[in-house]
Amino acid sequence: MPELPEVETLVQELRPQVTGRRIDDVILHWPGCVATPSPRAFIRRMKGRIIREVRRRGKFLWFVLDHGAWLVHLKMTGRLFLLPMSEPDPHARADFVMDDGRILRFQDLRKFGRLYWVPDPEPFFRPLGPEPLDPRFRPEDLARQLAGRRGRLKALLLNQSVMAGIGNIYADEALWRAGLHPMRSAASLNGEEIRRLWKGIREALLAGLRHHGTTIQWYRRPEGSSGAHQRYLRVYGRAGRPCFRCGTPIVRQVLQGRSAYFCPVCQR
DNA sequence: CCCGGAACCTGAAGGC
DNA sequence: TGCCTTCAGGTTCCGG
Repeated sequence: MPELPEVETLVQELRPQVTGRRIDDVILHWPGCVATPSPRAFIRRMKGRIIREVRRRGKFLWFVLDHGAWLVHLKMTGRLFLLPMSEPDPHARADFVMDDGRILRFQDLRKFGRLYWVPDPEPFFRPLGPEPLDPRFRPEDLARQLAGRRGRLKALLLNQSVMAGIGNIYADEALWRAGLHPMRSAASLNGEEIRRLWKGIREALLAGLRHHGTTIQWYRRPEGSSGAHQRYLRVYGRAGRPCFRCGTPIVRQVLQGRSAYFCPVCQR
C-alpha cells in the first residue's frame, strides 16, 4: 500500500514521538514478519536499544538505533501505530514496548510486510536508486537512470533501482502530470519529455505528501487517521470519468500485471 | 534485458 | 443469505 508520501508521513509523525526512547520489550505475535535475522536474534538485538533517529529510504522506514538499524517495509497492508497501551488485535504482528509504556505496534492484514535488524543498512540500501525528492536529484539524473533501459515508463517508475519510493498510484499520477503514456519506451523520450517526467514525479509525490498520503483502504497515519490525498488524485481510480485536462474518459488497463489508469488522448 | 504470470496472504465488494 | 469471482497501495522468482 504505502508509497513514498505515505511512508514519509509516518516518519514525520513518529519522529517526535519515539526519538530518544528505549525499546524495553519486543513481542512477536507472528514471528514470520521478521525477515532477518532469526526471530529470536531479532528480539535479542532490538531489546534495550535506543531510537536515535527516524528516517526513510525509498519505501523503507529506517530507525537508527544506538546499535544497528531497524528497518520496516509495509508492503501492501502494513501499518505502524502508537498505542497508549496494548489492546487485542487479530492483525497485530509485533509490539514494541517503549520506555514510556506506549506500544509501537506493527499491524499487517496480508502478512507481506517485513521487519529487519541489520548492523549497517548501507549494503541493504545499495540496490535502491536515487530519492526523487532529494534536491540534488535533477532532470539529468533521471535521464541517466533511464539511459540504456529498454522498458516502458510505467515499469521503470515502479522499479526501485531506477528511483526509490514510487508505487502504482504515484506512477500513474506522475505520468498523467507529465502527459506521457505508461507504455512509452524510455528510450523514445526527448530532453523536454524527460524534464516533464521529472517535474510530474516531483509534483505527484509532493501533492501526496501535502495531504499526508492516500488512503484507499488500509493506510493510516500513526494515530489512526486517514490521509486525504485520495480526494485529489488526478487519474488513479478514475476509470470512465473525464480527464481533468481534456475531458476524455480515463481508461483502466492491466499493464505489467498492475492496473494502470491514464488518459488515452493527452498522454502520448 | 524484458515481459507476463504466479506466488506470498487476507479480506472487501459486487454479481447472481 | 450465501457462493463465487475479482481486485488490492509491493516484491520476487520462474519461464519464454
